[in-house]
Amino acid sequence: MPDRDFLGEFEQLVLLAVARLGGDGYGMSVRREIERRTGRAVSIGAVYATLDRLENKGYVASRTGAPTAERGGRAKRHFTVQPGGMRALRRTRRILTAMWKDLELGARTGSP
Amino acid sequence: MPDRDFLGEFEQLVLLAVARLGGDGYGMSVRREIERRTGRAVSIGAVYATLDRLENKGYVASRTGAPTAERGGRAKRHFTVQPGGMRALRRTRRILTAMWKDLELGARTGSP
DNA sequence: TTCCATTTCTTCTACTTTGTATAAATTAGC
DNA sequence: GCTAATTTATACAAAGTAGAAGAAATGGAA
Repeated sequence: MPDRDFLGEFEQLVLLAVARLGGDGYGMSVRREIERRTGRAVSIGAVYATLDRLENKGYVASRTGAPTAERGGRAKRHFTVQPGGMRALRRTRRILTAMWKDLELGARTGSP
Repeated sequence: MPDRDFLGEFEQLVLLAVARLGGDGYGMSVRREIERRTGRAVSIGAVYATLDRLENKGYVASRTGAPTAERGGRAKRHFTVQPGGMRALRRTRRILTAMWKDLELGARTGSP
């Protein structure tokens, strides 16, 4: 319904990571992906909180997978990006790209 | 000091607008620029709050200009992007661009 | 002229949503 | 029962938002 909204900073990162990971996206893997890409430490709570909020907005969906046969194998909660999430991602990119381009054209860096 | 930080969603928009407006960036013009580019209504309070935060982080600087000779021509508070702000902008763009590219390459949309 | 309505812009206040850290709980193997 | 891999819960800080209030300037009516 609120498909007019912009994405927050971290929401964007999480959504991008889930999209990238395809069917393999779950809390821990999303965290690793973001850390790998941004180089900053990400607390696991931040990831799940954001994932939950994105799910409430209908941007991602989750289902609980079967437990895997490995030590500590608690069932994972897998996430997938929904069409609305993809649209939000593209809209955000479109606007930012346009503004960046604008900036490069104007190119007033203070040193003419 | 916290030059490792990411930019929030609205912070990015505001910074981009200030950069684009060069010497002409002040509260109201920043608001207009963002509305023009994003098509969404922006409350003036949001703009100033964000501008203040960016100034505290050293990403922009402000100075009060001279009043102009026109009706309602009250003195404006002009903002300019600082080097750190430019760096933050570029860093944010770099990371997002890399992630978007990743996504396009991987291109797993759920239908293998 | 002297006010005051009007315009343009900034500041303040109060509140919601996002972002973050850390501890606790759950489930499986060893 | 200890340990590992995950998710949940809790609590708080930071960012985003709306709208009213305040300030400074002009222009025109009285």
